[in-house]
Amino acid sequence: MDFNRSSIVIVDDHPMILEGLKALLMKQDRFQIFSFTKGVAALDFIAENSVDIILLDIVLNDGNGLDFCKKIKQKSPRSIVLGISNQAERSIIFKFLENGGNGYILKNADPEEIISCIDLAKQGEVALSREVKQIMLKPATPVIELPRLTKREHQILVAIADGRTSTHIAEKLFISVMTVETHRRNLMQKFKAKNMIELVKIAAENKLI
Amino acid sequence: MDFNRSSIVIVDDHPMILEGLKALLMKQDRFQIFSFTKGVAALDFIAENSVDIILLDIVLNDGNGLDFCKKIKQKSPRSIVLGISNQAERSIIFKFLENGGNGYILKNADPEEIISCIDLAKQGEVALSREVKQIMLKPATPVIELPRLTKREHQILVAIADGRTSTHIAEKLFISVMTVETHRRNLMQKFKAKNMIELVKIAAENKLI
DNA sequence: CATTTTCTACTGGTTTTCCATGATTTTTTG
DNA sequence: CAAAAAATCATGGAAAACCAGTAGAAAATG
Repeated sequence: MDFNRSSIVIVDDHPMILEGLKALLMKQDRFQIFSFTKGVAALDFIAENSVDIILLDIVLNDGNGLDFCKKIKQKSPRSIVLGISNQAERSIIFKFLENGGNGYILKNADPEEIISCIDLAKQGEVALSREVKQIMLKPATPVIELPRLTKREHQILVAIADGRTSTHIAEKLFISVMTVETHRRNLMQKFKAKNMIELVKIAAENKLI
Repeated sequence: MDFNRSSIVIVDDHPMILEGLKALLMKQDRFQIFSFTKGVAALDFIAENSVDIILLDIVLNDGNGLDFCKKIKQKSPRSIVLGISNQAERSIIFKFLENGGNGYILKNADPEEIISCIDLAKQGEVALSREVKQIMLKPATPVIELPRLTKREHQILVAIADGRTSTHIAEKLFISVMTVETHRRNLMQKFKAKNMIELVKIAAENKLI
């Protein structure tokens, strides 16, 4: 292993991106690069050969980067792990850092950004690409805590979302219309929705139905 | 322009992928490559310099590849346009081909696949990467033809989905309640929905709101 | 500028949802 | 088995949605 240059492991199952990253970093001539398309293969390599930096794709077909990051950090806590992904989701970024990631870069980042992130990380800082920073700062996540639905509630919600009326649902389920309406109201309260329409929108967006 | 080698234009706003593609194709030593991160810049270039093949990213920040493809084909119908994207959505693939695209490649394709697609396309065939073919064959997608909404209809639909009543919407938009209700009815007819709840579900699932 | 599309508005109904609150029975679970 | 959670039913009234058909004004488009 070359001690003048930083050793970098790239893990990405998109050959195109792998090539791109390699090409970008090669230009610098200060990195020694090892690339992998499989997470497990990279993990094995890292276990045997200590490397300085690991660029880890979040979406891998043999597992996900979040878990890999955790495993890498368990085996060699000193190595620096940077997440690389198209995934611009806040929650994923945080989860990655929570799992010990030293930084996160979006795939649309500029070459300079990527290099500077690597350098930052090497200096022991948290390295985030510009857009990632933006995402992290964004409107204090208006995450609506999704309420838990009971079986019956879910069943009724699905029927309502299919356009059925309370009367119809009551008949189908052999219960009183009143009961269905009670469920409706409970659902609305749980979701803090103004009416069933808004509720169904939220539910649909969150794939609850 | 070099006549021994095929000229290729790559349009992609991800520098990493641009580099990757370039690196991959360079290896072949039979392509002359021009790359762009902006769709319009590429369009200008193509208008002035006829090229053999255009590799076009579908998601671009200054427009979308679908439209660019159509424009390119209008200006120079003989040039070969291949879509390149992460987007694995059936509908988008078809729309791209409908717009004159000569092929479609997913970004996770292997280098050989990419090269062979380019060669195929040059021979006048429709070039699809393995995974794209799979997607196209897939379970005759139970696609519900989504109706086109007018601006006003969309605006009102969004408001309704947010739980607003017709009265409220009418006030906000300075129109009569009757008008809002007419839009409601038109919307329901267009979607063939039993009521607004069902409609909002469909709209939400299809990211129309 | 003529045609098509969209936006607007109306009448007069019927049906359905939504509200506030309370209460009993059934099921789940520690 | 006891406590908690879920499912059931009820009253009665106000608000909103839905139905069907018509039609003029405004805007977009070829």
